[in-house]
Amino acid sequence: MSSNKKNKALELNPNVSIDNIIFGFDFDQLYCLLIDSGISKTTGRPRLAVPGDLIYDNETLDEAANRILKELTGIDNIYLEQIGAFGDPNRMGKESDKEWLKSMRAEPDARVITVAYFSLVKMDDFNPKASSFAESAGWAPINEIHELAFDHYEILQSAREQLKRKIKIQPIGFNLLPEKFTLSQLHKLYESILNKPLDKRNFRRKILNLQILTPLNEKQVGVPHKPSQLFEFNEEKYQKLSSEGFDNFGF
Amino acid sequence: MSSNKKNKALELNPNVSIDNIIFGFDFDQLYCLLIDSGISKTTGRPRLAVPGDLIYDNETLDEAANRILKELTGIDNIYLEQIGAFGDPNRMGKESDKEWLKSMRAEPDARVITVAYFSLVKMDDFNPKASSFAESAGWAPINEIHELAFDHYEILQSAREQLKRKIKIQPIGFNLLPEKFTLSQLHKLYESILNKPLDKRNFRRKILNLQILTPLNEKQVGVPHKPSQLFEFNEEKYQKLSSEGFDNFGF
DNA sequence: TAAGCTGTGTGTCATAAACACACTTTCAAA
DNA sequence: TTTGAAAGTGTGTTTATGACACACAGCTTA
Repeated sequence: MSSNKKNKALELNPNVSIDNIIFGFDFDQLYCLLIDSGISKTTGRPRLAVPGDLIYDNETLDEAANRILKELTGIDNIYLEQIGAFGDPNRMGKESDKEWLKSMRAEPDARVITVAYFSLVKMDDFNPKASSFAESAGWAPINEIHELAFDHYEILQSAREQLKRKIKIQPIGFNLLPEKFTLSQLHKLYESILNKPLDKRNFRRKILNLQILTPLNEKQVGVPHKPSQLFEFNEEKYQKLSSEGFDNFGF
Repeated sequence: MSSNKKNKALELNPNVSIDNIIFGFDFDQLYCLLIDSGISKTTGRPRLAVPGDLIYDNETLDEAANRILKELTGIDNIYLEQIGAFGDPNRMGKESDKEWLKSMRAEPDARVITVAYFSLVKMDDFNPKASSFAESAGWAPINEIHELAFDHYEILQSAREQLKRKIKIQPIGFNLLPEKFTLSQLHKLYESILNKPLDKRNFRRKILNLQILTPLNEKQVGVPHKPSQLFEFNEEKYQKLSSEGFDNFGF
């Protein structure tokens, strides 16, 4: 592989890629950021994939994941967590995948192991239309995704499982919300992630008992109903709780 | 990399390896299987590592992990779970690592991403002395491991965390015990994994309430104290519980 | 300006789970 | 037969959970 030692730092590693499931939330449902690489000649349908790339030989996996995120969305400092490695030798074996690989990769036949990540972004931080590279990128409602390139559908399902598991033991969901949010929005977020209805009063009681929310002297404006109290996530209180061994949200 | 297409199936992929944290339990504490590759010239100390190998281009990651396990211990059908990928470009940067790579690898300078697994074995199934390859392999008490080759120490800590997390939601611990075991042994196992004392009566109550243990008409023999009731794990009952959505051991 | 709509915000009770805690029993060995 | 060592067992208290329904605030519109 590394043919030119001097340039090793700048070389793509043809055997390892990163794929990044980017979750967003619009106060109603969960979304996933997908890349549309055009109509596949073999299927006749748009070829949708999760953003990803081969890694460079001088970057860590986390750095590569962040780079991909940055290149696509222009933002950094995003919540990012590894899901795991996916390495079935046939993971890129579909005809539509081969077609794409031939046109895009220097070594289209190389076996590629991918390391999957998921990240949580505030949806308005990324406006696909504003980003140059991202003309072909867009948010897809998670429940309407049925087919993806490579093994990306499988990876997406793993990501959803991991998010479900994680949200119960750490308040990472706040990464999907703006600074200020209402309890209803948070409630809906948990329902979307856990994919089941949660009792409103019980939810509010539990989340408030955690003492990680600061109520603000502000209310929603411009809503056609009673405006809701706004809260913000209190990182400091959470850190204190965490270090004391707190580890269960218990939804 | 793949120079000879015909033999691709038999080629080692120089960029991706598997490392396998193999846990064992002797009714007293947790152990990890380590390979001793001899005294390092650079440190003067034995170079200890977790079993691992590069992958072949025709095997899945799970298959590779199973192969490594089989080659080393001679047993298969072992509980195996992926931890994740570790890919710091400097993960093999210690002098003692370089020394070893030069003597063992066709491409000692290649960057290698490793996919870590952990597995749970019944300790008497693997007797290091009996195995041919394993002359240099042995069980090390987990709390006495302080330094390992590459990033294996870090991987070990991840494995412990994942095992902790997992034991609370699935009864995988039974893979570390013989068919027949006592509640005290199971109790000690949970304490070892969770690394904290658990109240005996509460533990017994909880584990029995799960209804996944079958009491046998047998007791310990030859112990210098009141002999203990033996139990076995009831896979069938567990499967029923699992499919009904049971997911919390709650220790 | 009243009626209607929409989402907000609140409390109780019964049940279940978590927790803290100490003594008697059984066997082997001395 | 005494001793040591671990097995085995129950209760009361506290805390968390889950089920459940209605009045109110603010906007819209007729």
